[in-house]
Formats: sequence, C-alpha cells, structure tokens
Amino acid sequence: MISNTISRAAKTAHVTVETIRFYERRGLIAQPRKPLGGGAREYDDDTIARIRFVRQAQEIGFSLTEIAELLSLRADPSADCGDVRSRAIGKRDEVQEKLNRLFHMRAALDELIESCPSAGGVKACTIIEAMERGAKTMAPVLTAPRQGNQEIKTTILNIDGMHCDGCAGTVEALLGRVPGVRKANVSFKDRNARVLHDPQAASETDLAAAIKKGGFTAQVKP
Amino acid sequence: MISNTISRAAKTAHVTVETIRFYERRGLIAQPRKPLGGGAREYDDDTIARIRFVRQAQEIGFSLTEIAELLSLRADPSADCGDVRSRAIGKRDEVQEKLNRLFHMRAALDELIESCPSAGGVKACTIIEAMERGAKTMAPVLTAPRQGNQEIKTTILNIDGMHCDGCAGTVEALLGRVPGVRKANVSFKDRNARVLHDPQAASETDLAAAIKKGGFTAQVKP
DNA sequence: CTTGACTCCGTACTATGGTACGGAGTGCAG
DNA sequence: CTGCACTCCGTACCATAGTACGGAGTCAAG
Repeated sequence: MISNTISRAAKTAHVTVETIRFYERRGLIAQPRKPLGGGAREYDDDTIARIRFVRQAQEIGFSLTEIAELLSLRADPSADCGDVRSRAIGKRDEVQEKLNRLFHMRAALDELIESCPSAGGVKACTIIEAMERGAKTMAPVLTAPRQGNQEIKTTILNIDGMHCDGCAGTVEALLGRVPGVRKANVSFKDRNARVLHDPQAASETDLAAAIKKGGFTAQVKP
Repeated sequence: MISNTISRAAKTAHVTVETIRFYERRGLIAQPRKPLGGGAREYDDDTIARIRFVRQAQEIGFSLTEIAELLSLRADPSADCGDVRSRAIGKRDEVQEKLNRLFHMRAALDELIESCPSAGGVKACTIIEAMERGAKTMAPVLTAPRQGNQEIKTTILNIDGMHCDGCAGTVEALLGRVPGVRKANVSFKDRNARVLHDPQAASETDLAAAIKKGGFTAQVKP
C-alpha cells in the first residue's frame, strides 16, 4: 500500500511541501503521527481537503488566523453549541459582506464591458465611476441579509416606458445586476418582468428601484 | 475655503496618512500637486473615492497590483478598446470565481448554523464537510485552461524611463499581458525586469516591444 | 515671534504568509 | 552497501502591505 507522503499530498493539494509544514506549525492542519514501523508520516484525504480549504478561503480574502477560526467551527452536539452558532453567524455575516462587495464589483465590470465596444459611447468610464453608479442600488443589501438559507421567489412586475425589445434587454440587464437576483426575463410584448430572486437579498422594492434607475416605471403585479 | 488636506482625506477614507502616502508611492493614486500659493496638497473627492475603492477591493481578496490593474480599466473610446475589454472580462471572471467560492461558503455556514441548535443531531459537522456536501450542487465552473508542454526561461531586461514604483507596476502589467509571459517582476530601484516566459510564445524582442509601447526603453541584459 | 499642529519626505521597522537552504536521517533499487 | 530520492527540522530569507519615526518646513493663533 502506497500511502500519501507529504510530497504527494502537496502535489494533490497544489501547494509545496514547505507550505504544508508551515500550516502545521501554524496549527491549521494537524501533523500526522509517524507510523509505528517508522518512516514517513501519512497524509490522509481529510488533511488534503483541509489544505485545499485553506487555499480557497485565502483566495476570497480570509487571513490564516480567520481560516483557523472557520476550521474550528463544528456542529458537534458535545461542544458549546451557542458559541459555535454565534461564531458561525458572525462568519456568515463577513461572507455576506464580501459577497455584496463582489456583486457590486461584478456589476461595475459588466457595465464597463458593455459600454466599451459601443463606438458611439463618448463618456470615459472608469471602474470607480461604474461602482459608484452601482452603489445606489446596493444600499439596502448591506444591512438586510441575515440568517436562513436563501429562498427563491418569483415576482412579476408590470413595466411602463419600454418602447422596443432593446429596452426590455436593458431592463433585464438592470435586474440581473441586483444582488440576489437569480434570473430575470423581461417581455416587451407583455410589458412585464418575471424575476427569480432571493427576497431577503433583493426585495420587490429593490427590483422596482433598479428598474426606475433606467428611466422606466415598475410596480409589483398584485 | 477649507480644502481637504491629507489628514482630512485620510480620516474620510478611513485610512492613515501614511497609507495614503504609501499608495502614492505605489502609483495607486496620483499625488495632487501643491497649490500655486504654496502650502499643503489638496485631496479631491475623486482621490478619496479611489482610496476607498482600493480598500474595498483588498477586502475581497485583490492585491494592490491587481487593484492597480482594475483601476487602469477605463472605457475610454480614445484608449485601445479591445485591450480594456479583454482585461475587464478577465477580471470579471476572477470576480465570478470568488463569488462562486463565497456562495459555496455561505451555504456551508448556513448549514452549520442550522444543524447546530437541533439537539437531536448526533453527527459532528465541520465546515469542510458542509462545503463538500455543497460541492455537489455547485455548477462545474472550473474548466482548467491547461495547455501542452512549454518551456520556461528567465530574462532580465534593463529599463530606462521609469520614475517611480508606479511606473514599475505599469511595466509589470504590460509584460504580464504579453502572451507566453508567466511572471514579471519589475524593480524600479534596480531599473530592470525579471521575466519568466516561454521563449517560443514570447521572445525577448516581444518583451522589449511591449515595454516600449508604454513609453519606456528596454534592452536584454547581456 | 514663538508655539503647536500640521505637511512633506526619507528611511527603518513590523506582521503575514510563505520560500529556500542545509544538515541529518531513512528506505529501497541496483 | 552505496547512491538516490525522499523526509524531517531548524533557521534564514523573501514579498506584500503597511507603520513608525525623525527632521525640516509652513501656517495661523496667541
């Protein structure tokens, strides 16, 4: 039986041997004990998964200290449940915050990408301007979202002010950029939008507000 | 008229004076020129917005070098539109990737939060397990762009015309965009660039040409 | 005209997250 | 039984992103 030595583990987790040792010193992963017969330590799949988790968490902006906290979260009934729960909720809020910023940035990049190839567009647009324009639609999200896994709800909004299919496309793009919106279908013919969204992240008011930003009027279908 | 001095700017952007100066040295923000009557430099709202942008981008996992790239994206019809567009699309993909990871992590934390207060749950659940369960529902996002065998070579180029670390960053970005370049480190202090590249895809001449596009001069170190 | 609160600039130091290196040990293939 | 490829461990070094500090200048109030 060929076991996972440290160099194999490093290869499968896409890090170097030195990095694994560093994580061991930092207490992020446990150092496997040496087998009784002597020889090299054996790295099991759980440990490798842990290493991968560390890397993924880093890439989305967590420090090693924070990752240690994340790793220590375990819904073990024998542990102090209230403590774990509150730490998990705290981390969830941090994640939500990062998500909001990223949504925001994605919208800004989309705006940039869209405005670029149109030869007619005269205004110079930086990412900062794009983000600031986006910021207005963002405001309500930053405080609102809390516990519970995301629901998905369908809302139909009646829209006035569209005069062609192009307008419908514009509205669709506007809705698509609202954080919490999964899918938006806008029909010029029916003068309405069918939106799949998480009502906690994107309320009906948020949807209507986003549409109004584009110069159209919207109201929730009763 | 009381203008925004550096310390006021620092206060409103929630950073220290030293940090602003550091960003100036790095070329992330322009150092405002001194007013004609002498006295302290004046920091306008755009600069403050820029500083805030830097911080926000950092919190979601971008390095200062990457942020410089983001900041240089502008949908200016006078600029090379195709280039801006492709860089913006690249950044959008990075953001999307981060979003996917974060969604995933939020789902895992939600699962943890939910499973915790239920006293009946016997199984111990760590965040890694929660994320692995979540992984099955995740769309296959990671399509690895691996390619065939390629050589890697290090070339050092001496560069003239840089006058700050910001210039070095610009050159680095220029080099990074040359197809075949793996990594480029430009030192303002040493007036040179150390480039890891595939000589078949990116010759030394290509590297020098890319640098010259930015208004600098370059020659391969003998 | 001095004092205090700043600006400006250079240099030095710090924390985080690794990388690199060197020496000693170990297992196994030739 | 001797290389060779690895492990193991300690220490040293590195890049990134600041932070701190010291000296000189400037401005406005007391």
